[in-house]
Amino acid sequence: MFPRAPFKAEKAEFFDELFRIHELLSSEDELEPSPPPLTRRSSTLNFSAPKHGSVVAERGADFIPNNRLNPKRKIKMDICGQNGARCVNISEITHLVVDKVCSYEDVLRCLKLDTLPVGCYFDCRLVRELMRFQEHIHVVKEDYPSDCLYHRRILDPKQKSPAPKEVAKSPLEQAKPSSLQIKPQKKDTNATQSKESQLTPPDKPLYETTNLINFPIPHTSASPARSKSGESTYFHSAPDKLSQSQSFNGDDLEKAIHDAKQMPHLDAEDHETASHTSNSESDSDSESLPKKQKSTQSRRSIANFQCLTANDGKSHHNNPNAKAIEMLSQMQQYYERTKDQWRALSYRKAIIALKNQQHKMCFASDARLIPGIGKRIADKIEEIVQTDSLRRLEFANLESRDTLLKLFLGVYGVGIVQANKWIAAGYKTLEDLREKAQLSENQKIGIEYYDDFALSIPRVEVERHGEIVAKAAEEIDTALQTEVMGSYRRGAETCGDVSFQLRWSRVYTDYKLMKSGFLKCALAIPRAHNDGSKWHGASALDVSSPWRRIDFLVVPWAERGAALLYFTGNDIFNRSLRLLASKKGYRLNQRGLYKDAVRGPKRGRETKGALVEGADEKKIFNILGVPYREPRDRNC
DNA sequence: CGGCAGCGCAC
DNA sequence: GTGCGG
DNA sequence: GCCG
Repeated sequence: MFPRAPFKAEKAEFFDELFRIHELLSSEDELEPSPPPLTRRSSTLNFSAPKHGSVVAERGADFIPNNRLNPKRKIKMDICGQNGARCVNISEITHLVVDKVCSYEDVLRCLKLDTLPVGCYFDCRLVRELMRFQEHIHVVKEDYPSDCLYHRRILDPKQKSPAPKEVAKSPLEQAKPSSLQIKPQKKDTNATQSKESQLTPPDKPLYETTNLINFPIPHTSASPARSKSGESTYFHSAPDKLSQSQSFNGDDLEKAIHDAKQMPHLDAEDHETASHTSNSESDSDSESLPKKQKSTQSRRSIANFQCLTANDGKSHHNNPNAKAIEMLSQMQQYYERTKDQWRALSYRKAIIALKNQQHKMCFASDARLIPGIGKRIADKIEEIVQTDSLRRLEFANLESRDTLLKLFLGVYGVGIVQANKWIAAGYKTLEDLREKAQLSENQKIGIEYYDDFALSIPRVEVERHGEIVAKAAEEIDTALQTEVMGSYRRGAETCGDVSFQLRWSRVYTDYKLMKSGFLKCALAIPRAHNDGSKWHGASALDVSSPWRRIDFLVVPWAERGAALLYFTGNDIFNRSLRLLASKKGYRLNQRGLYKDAVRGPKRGRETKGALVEGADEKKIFNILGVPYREPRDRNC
């Protein structure tokens, strides 16, 4: 990456260029420098072969992490570059620049070493090579280069300074002290001063908080280190143990086993190799479900179904991986609106898996053990933890095209295809669309009430909508039942829309509601009566209230259970359940659970199969061998 | 490498 | 049939 | 994106 994108260009250009490269290569590997692949990288940013008068002259350095994902680090690296740093051979390194947030253990883990930290992200061969020079290498904190610039001299890296974490005797202290010589003259102010000032406030006392990194000596193998956010960071000495305690939680296993028992014909690989461990799982949520013991099964074939794992969707607030979850979530949303849905699906699954972890994931090797997290996402998790940012996300955020997509996709009735067409046509704003684009009636409404529909709906207002609908339904037919579905039924405090199930309904029943003024418009109305149909539209409590998206789902009485299941969602939960059903020889849709659905050798099913259950939500769970889940635990 | 759920309505 | 939505 |  350095050779490709040398120190130049301001940030936006920098990322734009990289993004273009990305598009050309269509392979992110080429420009996902973070974390730098363990295998390649024979050279690294180094302060050597100085430009004339460079402050950091004649010194090699390496950053840990060695990338520019963190904007601050990028600036620092740029400054180093402007002051004479260049890519050199690994053996020429003389300084290691380490982020403050990196603990001693971090560095060791990066190095896969148990002794002196001398570098980061090198493969073993390179580390060994580097080790031969270790006595010549100084490990300094990230501020060191800028401090050197600030004082216009090479500071003594051994000068005392507070450790980034706990203060302890650094093994480096015994390293050779070679006090660095000073080259006072250079004044490369033009490019550095402004940036430098934000790195090292001029009024800061000389060098108190900088230079020599002071790592605590690792005592036990699993000594917790504190991250900058104050969360505890656990380092596990035994990855195998990690895989057992973290990649499975009790819920998963019990359900998988339960599942397997009820599903003998699924496959015969539920041989019991159950080893018991004590589960220290702590439900972050108060309203926890009964906890269970867990047993570990050597092999799982169905443990990946997310419908098997309770998730109330609230636990991420104090989740140790909150940062990673948040950023991966943005990646997911990015892919949802741009690239392909499957990539987004993978992110979603990975996020769910991450939410179920009780420990902070610090390294890709840890995260990789979690089912649903593969190499790519594991690397991104490490990148997030190490750099507090995700480079790929910065590409996305800087992409104006993505901004437009976000805008256009917010219009009801507009999807990726239409949005891309409009972008290709050069439309930039909703005004452009209104004036120039050919819009369907629904899209016109979507634009007109763009802001309204973008608002989330407080739960209390959803309740009020529910009361109005229930009252109207009662007036139509006392046997007509209504129930609020969607995220409301899952217990959400705010909802994106209001959706109802109207059961035992004949045709659609909005007459009264429409006449009352409660319903404002129709966006999609049933074409075929008498069977499951949907009514999409908008409603508002009164003239001053925002319009809300409202859906009615008209379901025959006999299908109410399957419909309840389906329209309660969420969609991930549904897809998981449907996938599970199909693996077991069933077919599940909003009308019911069917058995003996013959699926063609290729794709489609060839027979519908016989209806097994449609009226009772819980029975569908039972038949599928899935423990019932309260709606609020279906937030996948 | 292919699969990743399935369906109703608008156009 | 494709696009879109939930 | 991940998984088999």
